[in-house]
Amino acid sequence: MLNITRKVEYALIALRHMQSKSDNTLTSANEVAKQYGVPRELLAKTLQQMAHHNILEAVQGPTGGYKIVAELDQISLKDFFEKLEGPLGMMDCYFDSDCVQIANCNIRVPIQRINNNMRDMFSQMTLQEVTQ
Amino acid sequence: MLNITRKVEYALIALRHMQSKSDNTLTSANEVAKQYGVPRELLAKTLQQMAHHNILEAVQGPTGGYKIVAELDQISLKDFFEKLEGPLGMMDCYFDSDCVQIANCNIRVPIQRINNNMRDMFSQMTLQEVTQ
DNA sequence: TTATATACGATAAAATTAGTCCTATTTAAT
DNA sequence: ATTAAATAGGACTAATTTTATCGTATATAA
Repeated sequence: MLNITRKVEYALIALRHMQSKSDNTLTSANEVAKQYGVPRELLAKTLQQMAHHNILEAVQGPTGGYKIVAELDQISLKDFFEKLEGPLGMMDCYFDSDCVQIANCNIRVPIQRINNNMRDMFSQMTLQEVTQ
Repeated sequence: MLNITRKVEYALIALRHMQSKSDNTLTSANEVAKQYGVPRELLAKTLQQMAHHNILEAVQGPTGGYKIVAELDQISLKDFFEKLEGPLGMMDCYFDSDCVQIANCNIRVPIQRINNNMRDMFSQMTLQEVTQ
């Protein structure tokens, strides 16, 4: 329960790897996949997703790869998680309002309190803190 | 991602329902299942689990049911979650140390930092706060 | 004796997550 | 030009986890 996904895990591994390199050096999906024993295809998709969200910049062709272009201390963990996995809520009813039991639900307010606490926590942590 | 389970959800619904009743009145699984449109069997198992952890007391036979016996303000959300779902960590490697990639893993420390933050947060919230 | 409750193991169904496959496009190097 | 190595991304399969159900036993009030 309350686990993060492999996708996020792989994304963090890649980011941390890139940060450890000297400036502007490109990193390919292959390089990360080999070094950390991570599935190449899934990792590649994740890198593409990060590029799409302007966290990374992609360079195509051989000798291509990715590099970090965002200010990681400006991206909260909450935003990062949501970019990769969509809205972050411990219960679906936090976002869905079509729950059929809604009239009878007695834990909506309490759960939102929990959710807010968790969202606040991840809003206060930056990607930089995690990957530095 | 980072969702709580239905089991925990049902447990919270049941607790909140019991708290809203006058002292020492028993509540059956059927009663909760009907009122909140929740699967009876799964709810029953969850109530049994809470009884086993001395949060509830079970009374058998017809007219039987459950009542709260624990001090809910003495039980952290972290403990509650772990009683129902086992160790609470965003990544398995927080507990498992047999990860084959461990030698190459560059995010173990960062992830544990995140995990600790989350665990701290849930350690500071009590069941009472949620169900009151 | 009956009906209704808890107790609990086993299993099935559903949903989510994880991983793979395939084809296209880009581009540096030869 | 051709080749090789990279990103891009859709479709699909496999694995895992979560959710729900089934079946049987036991307890006990009426």
